[in-house]
Amino acid sequence: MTEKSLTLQLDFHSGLPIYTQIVNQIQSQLANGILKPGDQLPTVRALASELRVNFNTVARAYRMLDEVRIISTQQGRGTFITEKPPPEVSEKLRHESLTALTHRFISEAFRLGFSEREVGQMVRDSLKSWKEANDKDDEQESNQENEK
Amino acid sequence: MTEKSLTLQLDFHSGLPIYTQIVNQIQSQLANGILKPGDQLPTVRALASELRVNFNTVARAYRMLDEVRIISTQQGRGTFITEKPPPEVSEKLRHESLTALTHRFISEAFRLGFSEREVGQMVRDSLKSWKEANDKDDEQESNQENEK
DNA sequence: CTGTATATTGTACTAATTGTATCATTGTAT
DNA sequence: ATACAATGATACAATTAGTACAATATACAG
Repeated sequence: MTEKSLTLQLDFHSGLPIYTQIVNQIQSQLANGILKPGDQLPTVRALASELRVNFNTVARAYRMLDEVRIISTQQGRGTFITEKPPPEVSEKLRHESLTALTHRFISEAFRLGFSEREVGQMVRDSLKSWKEANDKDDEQESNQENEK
Repeated sequence: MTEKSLTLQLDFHSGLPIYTQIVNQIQSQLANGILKPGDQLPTVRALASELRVNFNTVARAYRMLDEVRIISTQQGRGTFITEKPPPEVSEKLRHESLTALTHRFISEAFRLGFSEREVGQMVRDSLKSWKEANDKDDEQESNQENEK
């Protein structure tokens, strides 16, 4: 079984509960096609082991996603992305996932004591250099960053 | 976990409140590099037990430090030193930490398939709404803009 | 093919750890 | 004596972990 490794990056100091981070990131990955309808997610225990958290924390995240019909959890079988995410929800989800990601980023930056101006400037600069790098070599494909 | 033992010397006769002494000494240790950003502090109960004081006294000290964003307390999780660099730390370090943070954010956003334009727009919007929220009513009320 | 044992998977309930809120007690200055 | 600040006691809330269980799939004996 090709279980999605589901590369999630948790920040244990961010102040956001682990389960919220898991929910957000799975939503993001679905909204952007990294996860697709029908995909099987890792089992609660497998993902928990990978993330070094208790499997009930993952189960809680899965349950939240299940409640909004984004995934379908089936006892004894596994957890799957729902087949038909309502199309109008899809774009909304995508937008929300970027909102959540950005929110996390800005919140963290402010927590670190940076000003609005500094953050805005840094984002502009970074986006610009990123774009330049991508112009020469447009390969979104191999953008799977590896972690240990 | 490597909980900092956080050797604090309390003077019960000094006339300074315990919580003030705790606040001062944690600030000192942070300024001297004994405590570093990201470090987890002892729990209110653990430190209280070690210092032989009530845990609410420690909680009070932690709350004061939290209000000035020196530490970040999270119910159910613990207490951590913020990444906020002390004023005497070089501007270079400060810049580097924002660069790294932004880099991670943008990298993640692109990995999720968002475009440069989407990311830029979302950051602008978020910064704007954040500013507005802070302008009209900072519910923290304790907006210490006075640096010490 | 069928029935049963076993493993795998999610669920439910509970416990433990952490910080928060509120009020009571104590000590001291006026 | 009164007022107020410091500290302590108690109850609560949020997060995560532990344990037992139910549903399903799989392997295998017959």
